[in-house]
This record gives sequence, C-alpha cells and structure tokens, in this order.
Amino acid sequence: MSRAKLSPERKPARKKRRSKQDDNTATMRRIAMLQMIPTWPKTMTTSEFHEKLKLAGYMVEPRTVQRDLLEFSQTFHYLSECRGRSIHWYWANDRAAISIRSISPEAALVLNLAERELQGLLPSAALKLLEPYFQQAREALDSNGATRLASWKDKLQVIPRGPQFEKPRVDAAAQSSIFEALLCDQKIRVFYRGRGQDRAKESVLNPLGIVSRHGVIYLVATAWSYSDPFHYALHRFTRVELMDERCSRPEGFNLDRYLKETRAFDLPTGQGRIRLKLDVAAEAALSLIERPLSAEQSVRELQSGEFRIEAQVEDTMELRWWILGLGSNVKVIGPASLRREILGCLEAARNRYLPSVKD
Amino acid sequence: MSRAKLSPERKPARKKRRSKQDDNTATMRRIAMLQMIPTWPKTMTTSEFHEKLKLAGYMVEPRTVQRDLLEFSQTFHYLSECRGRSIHWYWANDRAAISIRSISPEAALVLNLAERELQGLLPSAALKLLEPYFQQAREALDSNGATRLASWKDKLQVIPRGPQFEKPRVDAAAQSSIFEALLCDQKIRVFYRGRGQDRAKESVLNPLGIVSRHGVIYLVATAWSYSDPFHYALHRFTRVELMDERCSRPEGFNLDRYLKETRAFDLPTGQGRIRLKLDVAAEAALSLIERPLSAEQSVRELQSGEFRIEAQVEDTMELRWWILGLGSNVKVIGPASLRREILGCLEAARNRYLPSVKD
DNA sequence: GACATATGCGATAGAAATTGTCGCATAGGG
DNA sequence: CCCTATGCGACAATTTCTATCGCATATGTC
Repeated sequence: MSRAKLSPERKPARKKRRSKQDDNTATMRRIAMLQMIPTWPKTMTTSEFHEKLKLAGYMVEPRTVQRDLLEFSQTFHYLSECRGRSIHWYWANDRAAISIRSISPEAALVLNLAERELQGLLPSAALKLLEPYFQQAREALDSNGATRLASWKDKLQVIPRGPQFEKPRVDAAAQSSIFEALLCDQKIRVFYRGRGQDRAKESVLNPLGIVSRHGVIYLVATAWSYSDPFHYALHRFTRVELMDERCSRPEGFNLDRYLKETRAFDLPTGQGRIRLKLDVAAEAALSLIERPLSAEQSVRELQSGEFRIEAQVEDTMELRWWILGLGSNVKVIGPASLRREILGCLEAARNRYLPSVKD
Repeated sequence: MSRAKLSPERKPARKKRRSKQDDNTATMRRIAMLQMIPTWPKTMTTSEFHEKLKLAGYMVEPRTVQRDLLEFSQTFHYLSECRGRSIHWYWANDRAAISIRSISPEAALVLNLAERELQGLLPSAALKLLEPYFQQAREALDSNGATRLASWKDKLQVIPRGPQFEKPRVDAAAQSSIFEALLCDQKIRVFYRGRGQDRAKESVLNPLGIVSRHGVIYLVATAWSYSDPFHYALHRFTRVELMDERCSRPEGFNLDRYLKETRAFDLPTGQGRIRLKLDVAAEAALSLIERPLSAEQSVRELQSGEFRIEAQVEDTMELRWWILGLGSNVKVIGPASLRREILGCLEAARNRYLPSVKD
C-alpha cells in the first residue's frame, strides 16, 4: 500500500542540524534513549521520549525518535503497547540488565553468591528489583560455560546463617510507592494493619527512613502531624498512595541518631567498646581464628586445649546473641559484667526446663 | 604537523560495505565494542578489538575501530595506556557500571541496602567486583536527590546479624585466578598456608566448587591426583597460578551431595524436617510472628503470656545455634530429642562457669 | 455524528556522518 | 639498521541519517 504520491516541490530548506562540538551524537542519543526506557509497570510514550531527548540536548524530530524506538526494540527486546493513539514503551521487568560495561565472569560469579546470600536478608519484592542484575550474571555465566565439565551452578554453594525463616510478603506496588515517597520527601496515605490487628487502618505518614533488619524492612515515619517517629513493617501495608504534599521532617531528625537513642531494632548500641575475653573450645576457636572479632584479636592456647581469645568489640545485643549461640563452646571471662549477664541468662534458660520435667 | 601531501589519484574502488538486513549497524557495533572493553588489570589492544568485532560480524577496517575507541573514551571515560607500539584499553575498576537499561531509583535503593547487608557476608575482594554496580546505584541516587530535605544516605540503615567480625583479607589476584580456574575447569598451582602453619606450601589443585559461609569463601578442590576433596579458605592462598592443564573431576562429583554427605560447613543437614514446638517469651515471639519459621507456623498464646509456636523446620546445626542464641526467651517443647539436646547444651555451658567461681 | 487533534508511519531527498584508503610517523624486534 | 606493526591525519565516496511531507487512524470534543 504505497501511498507515495510525492509532493511536487518540497522546500529543501532543511533545518540545519545542531553542530555539536563532540560528535557521535547519533549513537549517544540512542544510548540515552535506551536508558530512558522505564521498567514495567511504568511506560513512556514516543512523544515523551522526544521531549526528554530535547531536554537532554538532542534536537531531533519526533519521527527520528519513532524510527529509533522501533528499530532498537527488535535488537534489545523491549516491548511496546498501543494505548489509545500512542505507543507506550517499557522493559519487561524480568529481562536482564544490559551493561555497556559488561560483567566479567568473576563478577558474575560473585553476583550469584550475593544473590543467594541475600535470599534470607531482603524481602522478595525488594530482591525482585535486582533481578535484572542477577539475570545478567546468570546469562554471562551460561554463555561462558560451553564445553565445561560441570555447570557453574554445580560449583557454587552458600551456607546461610541461622534457620531459613519464611519471608514476609511485601506488596510490590506498596513498596514502590514507599521507596519513591521516601526518596522524594512526599507524604503517603496508607492502610496499615498493625500486629495483631485484623483490619487495616488508614493514616497519613511522613517517611523518614528505611531500616532493613534480618529480612524485614521497616519504614520509620511520623504519622499525621505528630512528631514521634514510629516504625512500620513494609509487609503490613495493604495500600499505599503517594500524596502531592511534601512530607514534614522533624527538625534535625537523623535516622542514625534516632535509632541509637531509642535503641530501636537492637542496633549496635555503640555504648562503647569492651575488651572481650573468652575461653573457646578448639573446634569453635578455629573459625574465630579464621574470622577474628577484631583486627587486634589475640589468641593463646591454654593447657586445657582451649583457646583464650581477647578482642576489643562493640558491646551490643547481637554480641550476646552470638555468645549464647555458641553454647558450651565458649566461656566469657571478661568483662565481669558480661560474664555475669551470660551466666545469668544460661541459668534462666536452663531453669525454664526444670519445673516442667513432668511434661 | 599536517603531513597531508595527498595522493594524486586514488582508487575510488571502495570495498562494498556489507549489506546487513537489519540496520543500525554502526550503533550496534559501537555498543558491542564498548562491551568488549575489559576491566583493569585486563586490557585489550586495538587490533584485538578489530579481530573480535570481525568475529562478531562487524566487518570494518582497523582504522574505524581506532577512531571509535578514541572518540568514545572521552564520553565514557575508559582509559588507555601505550605499551610498546599498541594502545591498551580498559575500564578503571572503580568506575560505575553503565547500563543500557538504566537503574530505577527504587532498585538503586535496594542495591544500596544489599551492599550493606553483604558487607559482613563476602570478603572485600569479592565485593570489590560488584563495586561498579554499587557505584552505579549511588550515582543514580545522588543524581535523583537534588532538592531533598535529607540525603538518601541518611534515610537508610541496615542492622546486621551477629557481631561484626573482621573480614579475612583475600588476595584479589589469587581470587581472580581461582574463580577463573573454577569456571574454566583448569588446574592451578598454588601456595597455601594452612591454619597454624607459618609457611605456605606449594601444591596443584583441581578446583571443584566454591562455598561461601559467614563471610569466608572456601575452595573445594582435590590436590594433585588424589580423589578426596578438601576445602581451602580463599584468604590462605598466597599465590595462585593458572595452569594450562584441564582439571580432573572425581567421577560423578557433585558439590551439593558432597557437602551433605560429609557434613562439611554445617550445611543444613536435610536429615529431614522436624516438627518444632517452642514456648517463646512475648518479646521474642513478636519477631517470630513477623517472620515465621515456616509458612504453616501456628501460634497460640498461653496463659503464662508466652506463645506456643509450632512449625515444620529443617533439622540443622544452624537451628540449634539460633535456639541457643535466644537464651531464656525460648523453651523447646518438642521434639523431645532436641529438647534434651538443648537442655544438655545449656547445662554444659552453665557448668563451665561453676568450677571457676574463684577466678 | 462531524470535526479537530494527536500520533503513527511510508516515502523521499538532501545533508551529514561514516568509513575505506592512503601516506607517513613512530617504536620495537631481529 | 632495516623490517614490521601500529597509530593517526587527511580526504572523498558513500552510506546512513533525518527533516519533511502526506496520509491513515484513533480519540476527544462539540
């Protein structure tokens, strides 16, 4: 259906193209264009590309943008969708990242280890945002490993710490709004279902910060116009709506300081460092020698075959947790207060079992 | 110093350029070229680029490649070095990744959380390989946050699990060789300083797998022509040299199976799942409700104010460690064997303190 | 329902960027 | 000291790119 009837006379008066000092404009404009493509569910129309490119200094006609978008979609496999009279462009969210600086096989391997390490540490909705990178790593390793004795997948293993908890399910849309609000200092209207409550309650929050702890992400925020921050687990939000209003931030609020002062989340208290003295059984000592508690840790073998380990460490809740976890493999020698504390805790724990010998 | 004397007559007989069906070849060739640039300490000469591009189907003269490499180095800031008569091209290893599919602010935020989570979990030499991505995330967040009330850095916090151990220092070159050998099934000649030994010993290893555990990476490998795999902590290698020889892999070796069978690294034993019954103090129960042990976990409040929690879990060493870490906040009700075990462990731990009341 | 409007897209020609070619300079290697 | 591989400036022939036009189509408005 060629409808070229051709205009008889056409102004050849062509708009003089910008004479940029540095060249390669076409390639650069195209790369810029590709980088503008948003990830689903966000999309962008051709005209929006045109405008953004104009802002970036690439003065071309819409037709050129159209052509480029169409041509490169075949090469890079991003998608389009006709809505109304415009075409909306986007990356499918499960597509691998494509780096101009490509990933080395070694970096891909580490990225794969990182992916597995993070499984227990971040909600799936959050990790999903990194999926393009993990995908890229997998693809790099796959393409690398043609004639291999074994697949790279059979060569990697990560041993997680602690039992594998179930991860709370975070709503992706809610998460997205919360992150955006946090970064852009906007208020949000939320429905939050508190612990033990069965109905979500509406409120307006001023996002102040995000805390990630053992696989749960919390939003620290003030509600309405109160000035006391509270924390809200991300997976308890049922609906989140960005508001136009700018969020109000308590005068001089600082997340670090806030967490330390309120002792929220068992953050390393930073009450100061203590000189920890431990007697450690041989089998447990080995891993401490492998990974010292501090750079200046000293280790001395005792007659008993145990090891006396001394190190300067932060006095935190996490430290107590770790010591208790080692069970009979460790004895705290000093500081005396910690020793008493641990001993007390062990006795309390043991005593819990005593009254109930019957059951 | 213009030395153009100009040849009087020049064959305009120009090599017909390939007529590829899909176009945009120039842009694609350049992107391909950029993706070929290795990261320092690897480098590539202009001729190597030319050859590789030819292999990839981009038939152009070396001069074109030269020109492109030079032109784009100004835009993308990769570096060159004259060695002999060739120019060697490379990315500085601290430069940010540049993605064709650019990172969203939310993904950048999660990548930043991931970076902090990983600090304790992977050696610095390994994390350094991911630095370009972290850098990219930081740059994305920086550029995003012009007129903000507070920097994004003051809005994020990660609470690590356990005390912050010192991380063993892995030699980057050694690590790189080991990873490459592992991925390419090559033997390596290594100098390894075993635990407690003060001198490194030479040997030839057949890399079989990598295990990451609590921040230490181990290489599982057979030595010389033995068939028993051993594990070697990456930070104990002092020198690693890739050999040309292909590595030998024990018949039917499988890392997963090997780790499970030998119980190396306290890997989740997978001896089967058990029905865990715990009585948990209210304050500890809250986080278990937030992050259940398993999807079907049941929680019941007892008259005592404690919570009876039941869940189907893997019976692992890590589970014991976790239970002990909770101290007096938890009492194991069942299975009976585990209950006995934990009680025994608590008593043993407590008894360690008794004989030494004097000190 | 008719019209105005915005967008998509084929075609085309003129303009500009691209690239093959040549000549020379330079730096190692034998 | 010559030989060879590489880098690079210059240039012109093309190729590629892109502004422009015309028309088709879908949507919103009156």
